Amino acid sequence: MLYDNEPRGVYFLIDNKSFYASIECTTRGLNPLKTALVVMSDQANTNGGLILATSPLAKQRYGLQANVSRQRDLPQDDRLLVVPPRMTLYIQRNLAINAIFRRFTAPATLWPYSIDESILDMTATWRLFGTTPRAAAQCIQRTVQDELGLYTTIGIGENPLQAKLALDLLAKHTPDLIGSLSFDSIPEKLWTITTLTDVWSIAHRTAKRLRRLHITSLYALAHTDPAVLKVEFGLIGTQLFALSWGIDRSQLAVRPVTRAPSLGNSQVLPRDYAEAAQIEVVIKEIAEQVAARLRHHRQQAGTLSLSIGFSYAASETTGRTGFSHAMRIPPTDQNGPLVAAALTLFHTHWHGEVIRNIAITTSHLSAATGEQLNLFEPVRTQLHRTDLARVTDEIRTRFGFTKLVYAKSKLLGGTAINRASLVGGHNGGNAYE
DNA sequence: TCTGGGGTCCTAGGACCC
DNA sequence: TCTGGGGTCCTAGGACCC
Repeated sequence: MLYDNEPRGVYFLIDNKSFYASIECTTRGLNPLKTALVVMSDQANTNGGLILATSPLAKQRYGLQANVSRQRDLPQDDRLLVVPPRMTLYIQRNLAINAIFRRFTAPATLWPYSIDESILDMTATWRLFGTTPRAAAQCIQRTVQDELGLYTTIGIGENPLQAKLALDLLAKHTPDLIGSLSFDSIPEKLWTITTLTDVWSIAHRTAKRLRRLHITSLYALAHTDPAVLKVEFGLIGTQLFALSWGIDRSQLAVRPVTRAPSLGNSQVLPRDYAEAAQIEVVIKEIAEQVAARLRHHRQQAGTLSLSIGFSYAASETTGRTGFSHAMRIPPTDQNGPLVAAALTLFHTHWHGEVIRNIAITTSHLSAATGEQLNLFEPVRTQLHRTDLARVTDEIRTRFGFTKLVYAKSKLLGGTAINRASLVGGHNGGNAYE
């Protein structure tokens, strides 16, 4: 029949409910489900606070939805705990959770997907932990809760895509925080979805283009001629069609190769910048930060890209939101050439616009050769902690090196010091701060 | 949504090569 | 040199994810 040739297995997509907020609760001896708490990043350029996470009770009691992201939207209430982020702690907890997951499936079939999500291929092992996949999922939930005090949400599917859709669309609305999707239940559970942007891989722009084709539900998507989708969306159209039928042929043990790895840093400036000299200072700082991270990872960059975002006013005046240009450079991890390349691009393409955003990204990365070895980096330590390193590498591969990097201490000068301890743009919660 | 930050992937069009 | 064809590589821009 229709799905006869599709691979079928038992996959879990596990995410941590209100991850950052829950960790902040547990470290305070509070129950994550019974505490109203938000994690708020308050750096100089967040204009008075960016909400990173909200506990379930805080959402419920104060009507805070996912789109509440600013401090100014928060109610003034002493019962609402507002705490700064500790990114380093969250990364440690992520590693601990994945260590638990490895008791339930083999390392090769565990794929850390983000700071708070992992995919497990449970096909070969679920029977060891319950009479049904759902019972096995509950076993994992209990283990994580007993050992770390955290609540997990689990999507179950016959392939990774179904597990992800089950998590996002179903699990979060069930009492036991488990949702499942199978080929059989696609019509009932998936095709009835009409809020397209709820679906993984469909955001505002894609939903709008689908609407133009009069596609306003997953049912309609599944019953559109794939050739039409192909013409409209290219490869993405084919993927959308497969998604609507719950089809995903990927295998966790066959890791996708990252085609073009990149490493970079960006920042929204705390205010508009109009003067070349001031902009140059920040460009230099960011380029040096990127260089430091390249060295930390023993990588050299063969391309440097500079992106400049204009202020809103300048965007309106010029009709452009900014620009982005790249140049090839001899592979390097040194401050000097990277700063020089960034400044060259800036002077070539900047014509006096007032700006608000700067990004420097390096690509065409290659392994730095032997003489670049940093004496202060314990290479052997990583080799010996293979299990930990494995997960670490996976997260880096998937999300970028930065998720597990603390770019502290070595950076020079000015405002860079303020940002040096940030992890993923937010407070790392490390001792030096 | 008047600006968080770090990533990956896709595509059209141009440069260049044989 | 008034217009070959096929291929690769690169870039800028767009879109999405967490």
